[in-house]
This record gives sequence, C-alpha cells and structure tokens, in this order.
Amino acid sequence: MNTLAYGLLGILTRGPCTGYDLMIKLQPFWEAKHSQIYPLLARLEERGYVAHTIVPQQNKPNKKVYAISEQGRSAVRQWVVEPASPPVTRDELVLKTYCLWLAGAESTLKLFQQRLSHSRQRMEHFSQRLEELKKECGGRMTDMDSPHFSRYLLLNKGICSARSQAEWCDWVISLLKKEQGTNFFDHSI
Amino acid sequence: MNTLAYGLLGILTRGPCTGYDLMIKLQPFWEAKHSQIYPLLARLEERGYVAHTIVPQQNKPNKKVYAISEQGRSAVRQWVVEPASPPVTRDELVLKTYCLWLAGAESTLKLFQQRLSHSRQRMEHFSQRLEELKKECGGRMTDMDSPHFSRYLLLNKGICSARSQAEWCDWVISLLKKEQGTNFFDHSI
DNA sequence: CCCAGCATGTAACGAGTTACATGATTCG
DNA sequence: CGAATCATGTAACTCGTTACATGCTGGG
Repeated sequence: MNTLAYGLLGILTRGPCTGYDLMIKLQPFWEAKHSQIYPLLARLEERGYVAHTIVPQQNKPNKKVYAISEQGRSAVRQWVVEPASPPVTRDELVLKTYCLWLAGAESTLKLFQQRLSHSRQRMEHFSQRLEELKKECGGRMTDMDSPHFSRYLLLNKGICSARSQAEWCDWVISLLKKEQGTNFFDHSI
Repeated sequence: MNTLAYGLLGILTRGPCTGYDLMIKLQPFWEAKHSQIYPLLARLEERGYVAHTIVPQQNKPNKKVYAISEQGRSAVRQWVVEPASPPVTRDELVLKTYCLWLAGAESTLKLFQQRLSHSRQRMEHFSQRLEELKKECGGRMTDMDSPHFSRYLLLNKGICSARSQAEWCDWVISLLKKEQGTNFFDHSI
C-alpha cells in the first residue's frame, strides 16, 4: 500500500469513480498517468479495498465504476491520522540555478521569465477555482465536515506556493537587471 | 542523460569531487542516494563526460576523485540554457488534506502542527546558511560570475518556499481553532 | 564498545514514464 | 478530416529506494 493507493482510496471515499475520473481528480494533487492507476486499481480490488461494477453507456465504451469497501474506508482512516512524510520536490530550475554562471545573462533571464509566467498561470488557475468554489457554496467553506473544506484548503495552498515561487522569480529577475545595469553592461563598453 | 546526470555535471563544473561529495552537495537540491550516484558516475565516465583519478589517503579508504571533461562542460552549457521543465512536488499531506473529514479535529491539528514545525526548521536552516554565506563574502553575493551568487539565489528560494508553507499551515491551524470554538465545540455540549 | 562519518559499490524491488494498442464521439 | 475527450488496458523502460556488503577512523 503506497501513497498513490491511499490517494485513490481517499478520492473514492467521496463517491464512486472510474479509473479515468480518478486520474483527472488526482492530477492537481499527485501526478500519475493512467498506466499507473489502472493496474493499481486492479490490485486494490484483489485485496478487497475497492469493488467495481460495469456501467454500459450509450454511444460510449463501457465504464468500470469503482466504489470503496468498508475495509478500504478503515484503511484510509488509519492512514490519514498518521504523520505525513515530508514533501519531495524535484525542480530542474534549482539544478540549473546552481550553474547559472555558465548560461550568460540573456539565457538566465529567459529561464526565470519562463518560470515566472508558469507560476503566474498556476496562481490564476487556482484563484479562478477558488472563486468558483466560493460561488458554489456561498462562503460556507469552513465547515470541516463538508467536502468543500478540503478543496478550500488545497486551493489556498496552491495559490500560496505558486505566489511564493513567482515572488522568488521576480526577485531574481530584478537582481539580474540591476547587474546588467552595473557590472555587466559597464564592462561591455 | 537525465536530470540527475546534469545535476552531477553541474556540481563538477565548480571543481573535482568524489561520489560521496556529490551526494552531500546535491542533497539540498535534488534528493538522490549513493546507490543511484555511483553507477551513474561510472556511466558518465564511459561516455567521456567525466574522468576519475584515484587519490590515496592516510588512515582512510582511497577516493575516486571525478573531474568534468570538456565534453561534459559543453553538455552542461547546452542543457542549462534550455527551458527548465516545471517542478514536480509529491506531498502526502496534500492527499491527506483531501480526506481530512475522516480524521477528526485533534488528528488534523497534529498533522498541520507537524508540518508547521518541519517548515519552520527548514526556514531556520536556510536562514542560518544564508547568514554564513553573508559572512563568508561580506555582502558580495550579487556578482553573477561568483559561485556564491547561485547559493544566494537558492538559499532565498528555500526560505521563500518554506515560509509560504509555514504560513499556509498557520492559516489552516487558525481556521481549525475557530471551528473548534464555534460549530464543533458547540455541538459537543 | 557502539555509533557516526567517510568511502565505495551491487542487487532487488517498487514507483513512474513512454510507447503501444483500440475504439467511439464531438467539435472546429 | 483531424484533434480532443472519454475510456481501458499492457509492455518496456527508466528512475528511485531499500537492503546487502565492506572497511577504516574518531568521539562519546
């Protein structure tokens, strides 16, 4: 039972889903391709954590709708109260930053402008989702029992971390432009 | 040639290192165990990106000191100017947050207090390193050519992201305490 | 005397990505 | 007519972790 498995079970505690649904819903929180999810769901079914029913559709291929079992629910309940392991981030930009002096001023600037626009896009995306959520439930997000509460917390987390990254990029870019205006530009004359 | 390989080459552009050194230096930026680094170094040597010399030591086992080749340097130069792929974060707390309503108020509080203290530790750690750096080079961190510049940028990134996470945890904890003071506590009377 | 740190490696396994494979519908 | 979305799966591969394996030094 790995983290991804608990992630899937966690989503299924809110209601039945297809593998495809799970992939979509999981995306913002934990990246995983369908090729990882489908076999894992089968394994979870073997062990009795979930069960599926086949739902025929008109004009569409059949669905396998998975529902969590009581065993699955109790496994999630046990998991969720255990301490969370620290987050792991793998960021190529960090490694590139470590050897920036090989890149030159323009490339460096491009690198950080790209990341800045990426972070701003994320910020806007999460902000929009948050607005949608506010409209959906008219400011009643702070009820701990409501399924909206978690979404509210997570959207705010997304905004926070995207903003802090954007701020860092802004700061780096301002440093780079100062440098270009002093040392770098002066030397090139 | 994967990201880890470029990370190692990036460090080696600053000077020769043993596999062990590389593992230590890489740690803050990209988690990798020695079991991943040693075979990768051997592969990089086969392809001519690095070369090693055996350095005997007194009272210690021999070292393999790796140095980057011209081929390796040009590979890094090409890599560093290419756009960085977006960061990937895997955080168990995010998945647990998604099904908080199964956890209960006390467990939830513990979960976020643990993450808060973790984030604060990281903040302090990076801040201390930053102070060390400032003392080391007396405020001259903003020279793009100096090896201190990258460290300066990265330490600030570390502080930024740790702070934003701590702020998020603080915010969640304040929400939880409000809830306990209103709905939750009121219901339990 | 045991533990932490330096120093290097391999083997087995689990996690994650990319590519292969299929097939219907809807929208531009 | 092609691209995107829904929908499911497998196979081959790379990436990453854990455990196995060794050996020496210095400090508590």
